[in-house]
Amino acid sequence: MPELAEVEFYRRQWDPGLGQKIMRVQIHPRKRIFRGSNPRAFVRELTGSCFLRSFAWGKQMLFEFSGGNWIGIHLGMTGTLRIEPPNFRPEKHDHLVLHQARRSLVFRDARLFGRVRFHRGQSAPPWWRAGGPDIASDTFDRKFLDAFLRRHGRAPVKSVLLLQSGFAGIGNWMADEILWRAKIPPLTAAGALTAAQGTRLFRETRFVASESLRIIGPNFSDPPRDWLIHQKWKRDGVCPKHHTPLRKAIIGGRTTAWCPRCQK
DNA sequence: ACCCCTGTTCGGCG
DNA sequence: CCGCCGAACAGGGG
Repeated sequence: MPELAEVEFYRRQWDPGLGQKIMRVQIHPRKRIFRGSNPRAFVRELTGSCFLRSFAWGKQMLFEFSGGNWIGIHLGMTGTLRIEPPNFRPEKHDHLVLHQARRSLVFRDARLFGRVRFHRGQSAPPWWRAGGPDIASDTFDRKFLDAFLRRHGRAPVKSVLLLQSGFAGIGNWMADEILWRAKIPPLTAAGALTAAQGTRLFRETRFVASESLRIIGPNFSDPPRDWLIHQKWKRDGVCPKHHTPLRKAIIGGRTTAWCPRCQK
């Protein structure tokens, strides 16, 4: 489910708990969601600490607590964050619950493709910001984009849009939205894009990232009706521009929809 | 019952 | 060694 904008939305869900103490922590410690961490030891440290700040970066989130305690969360395909009452009892897929005096902060993930990582230290963990540059930042510029496309020049551009080392936070629906707006066929080799296509890819990547953050981030509002996302999952989806039937194929292992008239 | 899935990682292969 | 691709992970929904 979650890409850049949805991740930002879920990060904000825990905001009501900022500045408040963690009274009790409940986990399902054996779940693979905690792979690579020692959750039981961390729970001892976290209990009694204060929830200080949170950050989002691509599809990654980082939550900072007093005493040098940090939690990194990746939502995978089906992860969500939400608030529940203080005495909330976790259900089957609620793998991490931070109880505060007035509410509980809950992480749920049915499919367990997500990941929760713990870190102790004075600064953010080394794995934080290990991915590509923030698309909104100056580091994500034409030079970076062109070099990245060249480096993965033989792969279909659709597959390259899904690489988090270059397009942090872009997932399947945003990738198709970007390529549709940039008028680029998804099977085009990344190294074979024309200069004009490169220019449009850069512009529309920035546009889709910033617009979806603005629309979805605060309250999960729907993107405008003329965005491709509303058509791409339909069996008989059509191009929002002129109602040409969309084409579908598996590219880079993922369902891809595009308009054969706009994107050629 | 069967097929689908907004993600990442790993092993095989060229 | 690099990079590409398919499979695997696991469960719910159509």
